[in-house]
Amino acid sequence: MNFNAITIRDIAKALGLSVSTVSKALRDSYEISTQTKKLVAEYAREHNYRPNPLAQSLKKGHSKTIGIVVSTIENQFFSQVINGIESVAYKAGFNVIITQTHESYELEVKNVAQLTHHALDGLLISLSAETKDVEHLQHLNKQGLPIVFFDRVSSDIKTHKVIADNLKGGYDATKHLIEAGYKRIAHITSPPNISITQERLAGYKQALKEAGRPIEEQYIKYCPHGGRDTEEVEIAINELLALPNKPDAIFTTSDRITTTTLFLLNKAGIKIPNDIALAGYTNTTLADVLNPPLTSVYQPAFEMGQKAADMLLQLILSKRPVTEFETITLPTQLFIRQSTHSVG
Amino acid sequence: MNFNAITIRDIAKALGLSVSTVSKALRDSYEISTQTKKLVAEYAREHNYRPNPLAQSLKKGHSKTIGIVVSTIENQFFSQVINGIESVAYKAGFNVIITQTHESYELEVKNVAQLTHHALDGLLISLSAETKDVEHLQHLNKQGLPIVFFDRVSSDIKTHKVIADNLKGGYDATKHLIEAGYKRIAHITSPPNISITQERLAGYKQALKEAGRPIEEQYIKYCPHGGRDTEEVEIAINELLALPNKPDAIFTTSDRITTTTLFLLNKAGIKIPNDIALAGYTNTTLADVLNPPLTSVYQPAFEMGQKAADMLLQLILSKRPVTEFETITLPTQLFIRQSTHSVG
DNA sequence: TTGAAAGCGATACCAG
DNA sequence: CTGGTATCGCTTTCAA
Repeated sequence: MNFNAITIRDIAKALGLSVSTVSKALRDSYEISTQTKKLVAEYAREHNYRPNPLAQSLKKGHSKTIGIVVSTIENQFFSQVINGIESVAYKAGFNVIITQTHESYELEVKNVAQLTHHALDGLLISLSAETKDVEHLQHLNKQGLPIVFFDRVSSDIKTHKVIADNLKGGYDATKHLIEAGYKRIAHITSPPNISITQERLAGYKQALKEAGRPIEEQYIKYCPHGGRDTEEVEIAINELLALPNKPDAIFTTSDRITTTTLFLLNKAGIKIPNDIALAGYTNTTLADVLNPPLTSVYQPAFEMGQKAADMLLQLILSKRPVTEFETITLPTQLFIRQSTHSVG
Repeated sequence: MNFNAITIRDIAKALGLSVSTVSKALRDSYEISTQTKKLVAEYAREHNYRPNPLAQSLKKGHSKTIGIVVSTIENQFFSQVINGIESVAYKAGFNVIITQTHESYELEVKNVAQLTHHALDGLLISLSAETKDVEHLQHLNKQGLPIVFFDRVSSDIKTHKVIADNLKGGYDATKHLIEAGYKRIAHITSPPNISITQERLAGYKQALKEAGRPIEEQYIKYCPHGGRDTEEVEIAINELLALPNKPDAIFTTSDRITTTTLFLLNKAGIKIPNDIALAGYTNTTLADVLNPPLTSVYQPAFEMGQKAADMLLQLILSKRPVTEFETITLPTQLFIRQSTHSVG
C-alpha cells in the first residue's frame, strides 16, 4: 500500500481516542462501549479505512495466502485445478498466488523462493518436467512450511498428496485401443523422471501385458519438456513414422502433447483414425469438437484442486504438528470418441 | 511466514553484532567492513536466512506485487495475457497475484477489495461482463493506486489502457464473410455494456453498411455472461435458427462463445460451413484442429499483457504523479480457415 | 471502558 | 566502522 491509505492512527487522532481503543473497536471487542464502536465504525466507513494487511500479517505471523506452482496455466488441466483450489481457499479467507514454471527446474526453484519471500502460509505444487530433486522444497518443509503436492508428486517428501489414478488412466486408454483392434500402439509421454509419466507408462505396459502383447521400447517416446515445445513432439512422431513397423495407434499423455500430436498428424495429412488412431490425456472442453473428436482420458481437475487445498488448509490450521500423511487418488474417466473408432 | 524462519536478530545475537550492523552488512553497505560482511553473509547463507518481505514492505511502503483481475484463466486469451504480464513483471522484480471474476460484478468488487487488502503496488484489470460502474476502482485510483486497464476497459477512469483493435477485428471478420458470399450474417456477442462488445459490434455494422447490407437487430444476440454458461449461447443460437430467414453465417466474439457455438452447432447436426458458416474470436492454439478448422480473429494477447505491465510499472515507478494517459491499440489478425469456405 | 507500551522484522538516521 | 533507536501499522497484554 504505497498509496495514501488512512491508518488506525489517523482515526484515533481524528476521534480523540487512543490507537488501541480504535483497534479494539474495529475488531468489535467486548471491552469497548457500543457508542465508541459505533463512532469508530462510522468514521472508518466514511473514510474507507482498510487495515494494512502487511502490518496485520507481520503482527500475527501469518499471511492468509497460499502459493500455487504449476507448469502453465494455459493448460486447461491446471487452470481447472486452480479453480478448484480457489473455490476452497477463498471460502476459508485465504488468498492465492500463482506462479508458472514453464517446465523449467530453474524457474521452479526461483519461483518457490520468490513465493516464500512473499510470506506464504502454505504451498501447493505440481513439479516441473525437469525437476529431479526437491532439495529446494525439502528445506522449506523442514522449516515448517506446509506443502501439499498434486498431480506431479515427489516421493522424497513426506506430506499430503493428491493425484489422479494415473495407472488406471494409462491402462484404460491402452486397453481400449487394444480392444478396438489396434495392433501396434505407441506411447508419447513426458520425461521419465516425473511421477505421472511412470504411472501412466505402467498402465500402458500392464494393458499390453494382459493382452499378451510385447512391450516394445521403440514405440515409447519421451518429450523432455512434456510437449512444451512443438519440436519435441514432432521428433517423437517422426521417429515413430520412420519405423519399419510403424504404429497404427498412439496414446499420448498430457494436454499439450495430445493436442500437438493431433495438430501434427493433421498437418502431415495423416488420417485419424484410419491411418493412425489417437487417444490422449486432455482436459480441454474442446475434445468433442476437435477434428476428429478425441478419445481422451479426463482427470477430475477441479476436485483435485479442492482436495489439495483442503489438505493444505488442514495442515496450516492444525494446532499440533502433523505426522500422518495421506495420498488421495482420484479416478479418471475415459471418453471414447471418433479418434479411435474400431478397426474394420 | 508462520514457519520458523531465522531473522536478522538471530544472526545479530549469534554473531555478537547489532541488528543494524547485520542489516547493513546484508545490504552490502559501504559502512561495514569486508570482514564483518563476509561473516554475516556466511552465517546467513548457512542458515538460509531470508528477509521477511512483510517487514520489508511495511517499512518501505511498497510490496513489489501487482494484482491481475480477469474473468477466467481457463480462457486462453487471458492466460496468454497473464504470461505476457508475468514476463515483464518478473524481470522488474515484481510478483503477481491473479484473481478471477467469473464474469460476476460482485466477485469483481470482492476480489479487488481482497487484493488491495493484500497490499498491492498496482492493479491490472479487465472488467467482468456484468460490470457497469467502476466506483470500486475509482475510489482506489483516487487514493493513489495505479491502475491499468486491458481488453475490457472503462471510459470513466482516466488511466493507461491497452486494447486490441476491436473495431477492425469485427470489421475484418464480417467483411470476410460478406466476400465469401454469405448473405445473412448473425452476430453473437457479450453483453452490450462492456467495451469490446460495442467496438466489435461497430466493426460488424460498418462492414455491413459498406457492403450496402441492412443491419438487422434480429441477427444480433447478446450473452449476458459472455458465454460463461452454455445455456445463454444455446438460447441465442436457437433464436437465430427459429428466424424465418435464418442466418447462413455467424460471427461470434470471445473464446467462450465461439467454441460453445461450434460445439452446439456440431451437436445439432448443423454442417459448418455448408449449413451455417462460423467465424469467431479465439486465441486457442487449437483453432487449426477444430472440426472444422475455424476462421478466427486472433488477438496479440501476450503483447497486450506485456504492454499493460510496462505501463503499470511506469506508473508505479514514476516519481511524480502522472497526468497524461494513453490508450494503446494492438492490431488483430484474421485467420481464414474452412469454417467459412466460400459459397458456391 | 480506555489507554500506554511492547513487539512483529527490517531499515535508516544519527551518535559514538 | 558499529550500535542505539525510532519507525512502518497493527495487535495485544497490562494498567489505570
